[in-house]
Amino acid sequence: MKEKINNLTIKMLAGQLGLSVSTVSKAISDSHEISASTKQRVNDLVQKLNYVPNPYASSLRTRNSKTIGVVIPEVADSFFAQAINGIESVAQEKGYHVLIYLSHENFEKEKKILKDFESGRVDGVLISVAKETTQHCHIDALMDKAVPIIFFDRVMDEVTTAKIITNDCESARLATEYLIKKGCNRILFLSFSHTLSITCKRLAGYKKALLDNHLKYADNNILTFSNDAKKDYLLLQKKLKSASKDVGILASVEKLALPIYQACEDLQLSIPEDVQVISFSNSDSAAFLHPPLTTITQPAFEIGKTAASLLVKTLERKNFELPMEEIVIPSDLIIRKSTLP
Amino acid sequence: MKEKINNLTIKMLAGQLGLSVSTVSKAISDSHEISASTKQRVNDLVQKLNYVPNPYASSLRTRNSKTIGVVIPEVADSFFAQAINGIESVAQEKGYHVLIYLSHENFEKEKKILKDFESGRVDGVLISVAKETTQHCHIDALMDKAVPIIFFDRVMDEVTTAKIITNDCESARLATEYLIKKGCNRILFLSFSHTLSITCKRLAGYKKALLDNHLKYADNNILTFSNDAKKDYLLLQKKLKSASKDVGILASVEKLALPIYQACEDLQLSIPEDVQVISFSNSDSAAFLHPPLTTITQPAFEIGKTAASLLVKTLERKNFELPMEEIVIPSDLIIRKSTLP
DNA sequence: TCTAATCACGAAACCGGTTTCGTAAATAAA
DNA sequence: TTTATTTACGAAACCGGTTTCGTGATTAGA
Repeated sequence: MKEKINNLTIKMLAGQLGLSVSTVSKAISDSHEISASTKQRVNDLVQKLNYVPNPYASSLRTRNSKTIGVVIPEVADSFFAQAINGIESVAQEKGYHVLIYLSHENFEKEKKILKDFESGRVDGVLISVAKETTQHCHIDALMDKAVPIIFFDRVMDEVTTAKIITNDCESARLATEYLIKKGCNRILFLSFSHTLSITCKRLAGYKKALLDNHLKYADNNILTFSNDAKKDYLLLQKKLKSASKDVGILASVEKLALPIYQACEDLQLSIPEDVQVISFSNSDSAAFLHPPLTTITQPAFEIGKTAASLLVKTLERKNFELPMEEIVIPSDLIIRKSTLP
Repeated sequence: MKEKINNLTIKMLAGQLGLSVSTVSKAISDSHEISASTKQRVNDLVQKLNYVPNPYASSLRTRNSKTIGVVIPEVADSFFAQAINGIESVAQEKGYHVLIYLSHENFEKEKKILKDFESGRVDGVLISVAKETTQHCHIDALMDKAVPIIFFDRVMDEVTTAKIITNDCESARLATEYLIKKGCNRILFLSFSHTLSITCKRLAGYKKALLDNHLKYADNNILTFSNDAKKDYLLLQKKLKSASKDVGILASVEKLALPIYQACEDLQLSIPEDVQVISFSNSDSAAFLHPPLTTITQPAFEIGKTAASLLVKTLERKNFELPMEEIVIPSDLIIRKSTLP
């Protein structure tokens, strides 16, 4: 391997220019203390020698890293992929760097990640909490160290900080009502967590729609998926088998949609004649499923972008207080053919 | 906002313990110079006070950051999402941090990103180059600074370094041959770049299959998509309209598949009776499209994992030379119903 | 018993920037 | 003309760890 070359430092620049280190430093950061001509000389040499300052030396002294930490449960989900895109767009524009961490829905991993952030590695944090996360001690600890942390999508109500979310409750209510209007008299709600903010709110919306439309809520219409795909699938199949006609399904997250299609195919149930389906989903391919899937599509890119913008704004302004409330960006119900016309 | 608290430093620990800074530092890093009892005392206090060392101070001195930079064209593609997953799995296990950057297929952005890496921000780089990238000066510059850089998926043949790829040529050949065997006498090849390694190799495989099976290669069977989705779509539609029977399509990347379905729907062409389709794709929903899409599925997670493992190995071992050859992990042809039985 | 290692630790330099503070020269104000 | 500012720059401290080197005390070897 090549030798690690003794890197170009500001000291060497100063030597070549016959200036002091401090002058060069100030010239590079365009300080008003430095004359235009000196700045010119310095920048010419910077260009010529292709000088790139060491960010860690700078971070050490200034106590900020121009880096934001992003913690998400997984990346192979259209929502998070698009959210990252939004985050990155802001970061690139504002000169920030993005450290990404996956919690894999695991609380201990999430804790470990946030613990590391206490080191000052990042200036601020954007997080969508893991499924397993029910406590917030790790988040409090980080906030105690004055690291701004913003929730997006999956929030914790108990923590007082900015939250960028979509209208989970309302859009679930709307979707449920849509199914009811289309003739469903029994609607299954597919969840994968009892505790996650998004699934709770979506469930609340579902319940509200039932109530508004004088339908009875029944616990056995709620299917909570585990991590055991096979077991979950069998449970779903069993429910569908036993269901009478006019069944509707509302899937509260993207990954629960495909098993429904699978089960209907295996049971020779037709969508939407036998079973009508709506799913929360940001996948492009929803429109090309068989039949095209009616979805509640979240503004994932916008959510990521808004969260990142707010964080950067907080970091840039000296006395900018994080607004401690929720920003709600609404989702769209996109009607396709998995529901009746 | 909360005051930035004067963080706990190694100096304060030393003060409380009546030890020197160097002793504490060595104790924490489990140096053999320090007695077991002292180590115990130090670590007890570290636990008690919840001390987290400043990574930037450490990086500055040791000249490594335990951070790897990942540069990809986009994230909203199943392949890259899965690859990130693979990369992250290694990083988490080995205690590395992952900085992520999107080139958005743009050469200038990619250059800027790599330029920043010359600062020592990352210990090594994993990159899948942008569509626009045809030169490699930016990569050479980085390698000159002794920053190990590994290509994955989209490589540059002209650069001598490790490359983790799949068998693009062979799997395209296989897919094309499959279409021929199923009766296609005209096969469209959908590309989106003339220069990208993957599209070139896939095109080569396509050509080879034609040759092997005594079919003529024709330039007008190659559709190269631009970024103008509308224009591309019209072009595709036009080709499909003018095509005779027994047409096959090989889409060289995931995102080209859905427009095919759209076009066939709009033209009332039936898949696979009128048009048979195979696409390179890692999307889970391929199996649920209408009809289910026959795909060439790449080992995306494995590619990411392998690339990251190799990089970490290079970084950990003192004199580990990056093996300068290609590691090929084969793709799978998954037969579904967009091709005839 | 005397010398040679070994052990356990501390002082201080160091990594490469940033920032504070001091100062000589130039300019403005009185 | 004298004093007060402003300008343009440099010396040195500083950020918080790591590493080198030196040293007294203890142990091993002869």
